[in-house]
Amino acid sequence: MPFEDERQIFENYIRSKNLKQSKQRMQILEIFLKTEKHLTAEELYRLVKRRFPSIGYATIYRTLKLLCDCGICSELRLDDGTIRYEHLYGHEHHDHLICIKCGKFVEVVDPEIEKLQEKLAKKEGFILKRHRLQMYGICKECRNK
Amino acid sequence: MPFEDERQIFENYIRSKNLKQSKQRMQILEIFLKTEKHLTAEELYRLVKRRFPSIGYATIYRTLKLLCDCGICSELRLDDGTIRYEHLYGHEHHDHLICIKCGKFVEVVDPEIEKLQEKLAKKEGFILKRHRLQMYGICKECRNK
DNA sequence: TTGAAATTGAAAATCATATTCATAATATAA
DNA sequence: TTATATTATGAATATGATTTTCAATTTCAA
Ligand SMILES: [Mn+2]
Ligand SMILES: [Mn+2]
Ligand SMILES: [Zn+2]
Ligand SMILES: [Zn+2]
Repeated sequence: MPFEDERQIFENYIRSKNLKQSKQRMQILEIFLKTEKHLTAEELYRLVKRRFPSIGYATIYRTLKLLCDCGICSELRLDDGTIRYEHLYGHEHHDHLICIKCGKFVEVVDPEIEKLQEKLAKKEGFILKRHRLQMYGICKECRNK
Repeated sequence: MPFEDERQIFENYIRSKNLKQSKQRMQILEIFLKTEKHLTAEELYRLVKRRFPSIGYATIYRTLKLLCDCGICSELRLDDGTIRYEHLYGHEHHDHLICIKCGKFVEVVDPEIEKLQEKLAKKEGFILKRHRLQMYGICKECRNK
């Protein structure tokens, strides 16, 4: 059974908050987990709806919030204002290279950049909590089109 | 007369697009320029309103868009979804250190980080167009509070 | 099994931003 | 100047994404 960890985390979180399990929450979790993409709420809604047509939009939003709260999912705010959700659990921190033509996401991480950010923050007297680095450009495939 | 450059740019842009100058546009430009901060549309609206009470909200949005289009102003999307506007003309590219307690903005730039970003993008076959680096943390003043 | 508490989907409410529209201001040409 | 065509304005309304409300349904611990 894949994603056993994530299911456990979700169930534990729900119990710890005195919430209740539900069919819908598990269906949304299922579809979210098996879709390894950077999804908008709407895209996730469509995917879930396709398989479980009675799902409501509000339940998608409500469940996405729970998934973020328990560390399974994380929110990604893009330059054009859209919000996308990606897997968090089991994924190392990474930054994003995003193609402005085709929308492709490439996950990258440069330990040197990470280190320099810490240094920069310290120099200004900040204790760094998190950061976001998004690089927008044109990917190899889109260059000759 | 301060900000002569910016006024020229704005006027030239307006003429080039066959738009018309207006009292309101100049008033908004004035207040925007003399406020060296990272402002939300609402904050700018309040500031302008204080001095020119007849101004409408829509005119703020419309003018902010013009200011961005002509390169005087640039939009900054934060992690919490708010959009802030900052001076662009005459300001070098920079990234942001933001205090999650008091909201302070510190403008920083590390040429080494910039260089490594280019390298990273090239390695993935991307032609980099722009990037955004925001670092969130706790500033020196807020640390002991 | 029961019943209090949480969850659901649909509809309505929010909130920031954009658009509409009737009136006013601006710019260009006579 | 003045005429007139065009654009800008503020108020009101619309929009779109997300949240909240609410009555009906489901969950789960006793
Ligand atoms: Mn990612
Ligand atoms: Mn800045
Ligand atoms: Zn591409
Ligand atoms: Zn601070």
